[in-house]
Amino acid sequence: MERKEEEDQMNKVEDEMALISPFNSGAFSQIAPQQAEAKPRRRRKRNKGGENSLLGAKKRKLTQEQVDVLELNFGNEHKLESEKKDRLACELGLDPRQIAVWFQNRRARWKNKKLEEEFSKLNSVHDGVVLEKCRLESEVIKLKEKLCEAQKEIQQLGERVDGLSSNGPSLSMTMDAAFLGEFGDVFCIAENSYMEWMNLFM
DNA sequence: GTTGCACTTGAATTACATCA
DNA sequence: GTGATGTAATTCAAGTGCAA
Repeated sequence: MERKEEEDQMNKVEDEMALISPFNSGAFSQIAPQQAEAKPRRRRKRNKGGENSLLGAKKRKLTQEQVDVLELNFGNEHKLESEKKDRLACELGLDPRQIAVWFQNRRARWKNKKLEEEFSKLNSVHDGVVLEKCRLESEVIKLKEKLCEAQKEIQQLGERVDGLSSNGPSLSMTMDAAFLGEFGDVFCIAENSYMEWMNLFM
């Protein structure tokens, strides 16, 4: 019961606050100390319409002028010194706490926007990397096919040379050993030694 | 004790759907 | 087709708790 009365009192104060114009700094200075003494802070009661609902809406939202000035200041500096905050509050007819809250929320929005931008940048980099990976993979497949064909060809040539002369070491075996590796370097070694053998026998 | 930040709440606004 | 009504989604000021 006592608690109920306390809450009603708070709501009454809040309703009174709601009727004060944002630019009416004189009226605000009368109310502000009451607000400062009200501890702990209470959540606003849900307004279920009625004659004050529209007025409440007008009060709650900062005017375009106020927002413009705040934006201008935010453009210069993302954090406010307490002196500047007070000056701004006075200039706009708002509670310094409202200025602080606005800057806090604005910083949060700015941070979110930055994160979104960063995300979309990383996303496009990622897409590029995926594309490049696909390209490289298909290149690897093509090279493997080429290597396989070359391997077969060398094998056939080696067999032919082995058939012609049984004196030297087996060329085909040398080639096989050289082809234990997978790619170009190995292929070059094999090809070079093959040419050397050919020169010997020519 | 103060301030900033992340998270949350509640009121207002907007966008859209449904119905008479 | 249109205005009234309901409602989900979004926006924004403010509350809360915690850390520095």
